Amino acid sequence: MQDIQTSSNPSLADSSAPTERISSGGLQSLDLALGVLAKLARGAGPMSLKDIAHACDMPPSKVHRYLASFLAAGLVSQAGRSGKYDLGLNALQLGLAAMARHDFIAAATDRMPDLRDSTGMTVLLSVWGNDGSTVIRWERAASPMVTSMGLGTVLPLLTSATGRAFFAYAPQAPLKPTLAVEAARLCAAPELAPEIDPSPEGLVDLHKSLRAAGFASVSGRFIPGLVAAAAPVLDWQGEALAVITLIGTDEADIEANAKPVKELRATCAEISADFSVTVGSSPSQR
Amino acid sequence: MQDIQTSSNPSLADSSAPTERISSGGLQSLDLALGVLAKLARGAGPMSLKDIAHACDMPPSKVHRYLASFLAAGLVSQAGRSGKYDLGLNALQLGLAAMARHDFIAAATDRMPDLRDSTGMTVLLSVWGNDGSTVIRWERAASPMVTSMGLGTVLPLLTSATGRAFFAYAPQAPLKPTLAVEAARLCAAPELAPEIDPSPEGLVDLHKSLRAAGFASVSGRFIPGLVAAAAPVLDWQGEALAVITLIGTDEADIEANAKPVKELRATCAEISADFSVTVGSSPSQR
DNA sequence: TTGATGATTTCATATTGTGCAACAAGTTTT
DNA sequence: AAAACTTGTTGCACAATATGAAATCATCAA
Repeated sequence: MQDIQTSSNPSLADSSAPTERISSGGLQSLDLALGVLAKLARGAGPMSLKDIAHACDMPPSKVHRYLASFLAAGLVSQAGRSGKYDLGLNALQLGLAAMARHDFIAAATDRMPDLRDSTGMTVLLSVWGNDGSTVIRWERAASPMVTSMGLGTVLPLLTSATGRAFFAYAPQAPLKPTLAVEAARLCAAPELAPEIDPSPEGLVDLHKSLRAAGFASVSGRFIPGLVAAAAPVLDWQGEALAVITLIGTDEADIEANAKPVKELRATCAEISADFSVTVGSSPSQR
Repeated sequence: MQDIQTSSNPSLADSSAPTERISSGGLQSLDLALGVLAKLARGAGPMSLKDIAHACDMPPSKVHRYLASFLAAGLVSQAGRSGKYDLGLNALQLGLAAMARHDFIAAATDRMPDLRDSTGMTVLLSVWGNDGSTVIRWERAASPMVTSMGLGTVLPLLTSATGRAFFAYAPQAPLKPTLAVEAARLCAAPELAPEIDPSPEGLVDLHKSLRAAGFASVSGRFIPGLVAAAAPVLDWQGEALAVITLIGTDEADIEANAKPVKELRATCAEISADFSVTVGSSPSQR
C-alpha cells in the first residue's frame, strides 16, 4: 500500500494547517476537502460549521461548500436543529467495503471465535492506523470481565501487548511519530513503565527480545488483574498487517509455553500462511 | 440525517453518469471525485485506472488526479506491480469513526453477546445502507452452523427476516428502489417466495401484519434448516435505525411467544429506549 | 422587538481543473 | 533483441470553477 502519510500531505489523519503543502498530484480543493473530512473524523462528536472552519483554519463559506458535497455523498450528516455535522452512514459503508477488501481481516475474523472458545479469553484484532494501533474487531469471552475497549480504540505502542507486537513486526517508518512521542513521555516519566528502557539502545533491545519471543505480553497494564498476549499476522514480506491479542485474567495464560499463547501464535501463523499464498493475485470474493 | 440519495446527485452509492446533475451545493469536482470513490467502493475488488475511468465515463487523466488525492488521504491504495487501485486502510478508519458516532450501534453491540448467550442463537446487527439491508456486526453462536454471511452482506428486503423488519419500520422513501426491484422479481417468479403477495395490496397487508407482530421471521430461506427472527431498533420517531436478527435451527424458537423472540424484542426495546433519551443532545463519548 | 449568532448564498475575481497529447514504464509480440 | 502495444502519469493551453468577503436567512436570547 502506497503510504505518503509521512509527507505534509493532508492524509485523512493529518489535519495540519494547509500551508507549505506538498502537491498530492491530485486536486488542491479535493486535498483540502479531504482534510476537512479528516478533521471531522478525528473529532469527538458532532461539530458545528463554525468549529470545523476554525479547526481547519478556513472561512466557513468554504467549509460549507465542502460539507455540502460530503452531505450529498452521504459521508457526512447534519443534525436538523443544531445544524451540527457528523459522519454519515455512508462513511460506515465505505469502512465496511474497505474491511471487506482486506482478506486478512476476513481470515482473522473467521478464526477469532474459535480462538476465544479454545482459550476462554477475549480476542482483539487490530491494525495500524494513523493514530496508532487500532482495534477493529473483538470477540468477548464469556467470563465476566469489564472493559471499555470499543471499536476504534487506539492502544499505546510501548505499553500494550498489541502495540509491542506492532513495534516488533510492523514497518518502522509509520511507527516513528508514535514511537517518538511515547519514548519521550517514558523518558520524562519512567514510573509509567519501569520495565521499559526508552533510550534508543533500550528500544533496540526491546525489539530484539520481542522478535526472539515471537509474541508480546503485558500484565496489569490497563486494568489491574488483566493480562494480554499479542502476536502479529505477517504479510509475505514478514511485516505485520495486523495483530491479534488475547486478554484474560490468569497470568499463567500469557507464559510463552502456555496453551493460549501457543494457540494464538498458531492462529496467526495460519492466517499469515493463507495470506502469503494469495499475495500478488486478485483477492477472491468472500 | 439528510438524505438526498434519491436525487441524481453522486452519493457514494450512486455512480450514474455525470450528466443532468443536480447541484449538491458543494464543489462540482468534489462531487465527481466522490463519485469515483463510490465506484471503487462498489467494485468487487481492485480496479485498474482504465477500468475505473471507463466505469465513471471519464478520461483516465482526470480519474488519475482524483485517485492521487485519495491516495494521499489514505482512502485509496495502489498495488505496486499491477497498478490497480483499491480502498485503503484510512477508508476503514473512517468507517470505524462513523460507527463510533452512532450510539445505537454501540448500544446494540454491547447487548449482542448477552442476547447470543441467553438465546443460543447467532445475532446480527444490520443498518439500511445504499444497497439495502447491510450486516455490520454479528455474534456467532457456539452451535456448529455454517454461514457465508460476512460484514457488508446485503440481505433482501422481502425474503429475509431482517429485510422484512426494515420494510415494516424503516422510512419508506429509501426503501422504494429496492422494494420496486424485489416486487417486480417476485411478480415475475412467484415461486421464489410463494408466501408473499407482491402486489401493492399484498405489500400493504404484509406491512400491517409485520407491524402487528412487532417482529419478522422466516424459515429455511437461505440455508434449509435455518430460521431467523428480526426486530427493529427504533428512533424517537418510531423509525428503524437498525435491525437485530436471531439465526438458529429450531423453528420453535421463532414463534411469537418463544423465549428467544421475547428476549430479542426486549433487547430492541431497551436500545430504542436508551436512544430515545439521548435524542437531541450531543452523544456522550462511550 | 431588537440584537446576536451561526448557516447559507450571492457575486466579482482569482485560481484551479480539464482533456488532449506527450512521455514513461512495463508487457507482449514478432 | 527489437518493435509494437498497453497502461499509468504528467505537461500545457484553455475552459471552467473555486474562492472569500459581504449579504442574506434563520434561529435564539434578552
